[in-house]
Amino acid sequence: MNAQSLHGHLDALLLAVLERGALHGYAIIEALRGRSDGRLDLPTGTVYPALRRLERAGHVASAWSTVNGRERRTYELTDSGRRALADQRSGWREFSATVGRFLDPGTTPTPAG
Amino acid sequence: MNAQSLHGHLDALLLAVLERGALHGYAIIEALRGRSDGRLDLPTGTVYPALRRLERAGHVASAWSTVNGRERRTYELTDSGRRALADQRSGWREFSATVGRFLDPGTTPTPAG
DNA sequence: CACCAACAAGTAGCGTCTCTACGTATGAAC
DNA sequence: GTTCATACGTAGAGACGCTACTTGTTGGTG
Repeated sequence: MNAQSLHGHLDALLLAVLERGALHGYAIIEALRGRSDGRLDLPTGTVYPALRRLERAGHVASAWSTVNGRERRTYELTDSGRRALADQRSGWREFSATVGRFLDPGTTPTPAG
Repeated sequence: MNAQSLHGHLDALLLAVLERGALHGYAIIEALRGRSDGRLDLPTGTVYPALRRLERAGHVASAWSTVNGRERRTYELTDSGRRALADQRSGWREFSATVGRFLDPGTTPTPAG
């Protein structure tokens, strides 16, 4: 599954991964891959710019650290990021329920509840 | 809910709406709005070009008809479109299950089943 | 008749987002 | 000393939906 279909939902995924604790970019990619059983295998050229966007938006904060003489930029959720994640979650539920009504009828509950 | 988050799934929605029978562009927009309780209210500038794309791809066929002296371009699913819709449906299930695992844990079944 | 709203189709240009393809560097294995 | 996994990053391209606009018909209001 490529990230093409993710369009607009990638930020939410990144925030969700960082919810469990601070991670550096490469580890985020591995977490996405691991927690999705290999379905989400995003290229660095997708994830790094996305993290920069999130930082510009104030949803994550980054700090350099040196581990084993290797430079890592570790990202962490901000309060704003936590709020954004909550919004994205409810947005996702509405979105998936609405689209599911057309593409996966029967399985999907009505958006209104 | 805007169509920004639809990115990559709009085609599937259009095919799904046409599955129930041929419709003209304006009626497709109304069907989307009606069947989603107003959540999907897509501008013509989004839908008409998308229908053209689907026609170029061979997934729909269009024909002009005059109803009450008014010109309508009616769209209809092709066999290719029906196959594409089936693909999009299974793609949607995998996509929503995968993303749901991160954004809607507990509710979403595992993609693998 | 003039005006306006709803219906109906369409285009142009813009901005956003992800992808491919690079470039750079360290540490470990062989 | 070469290769691989780790780790960060940018540049340019392509796809897609959005805003804003144009054109035209039908029907209602004044």
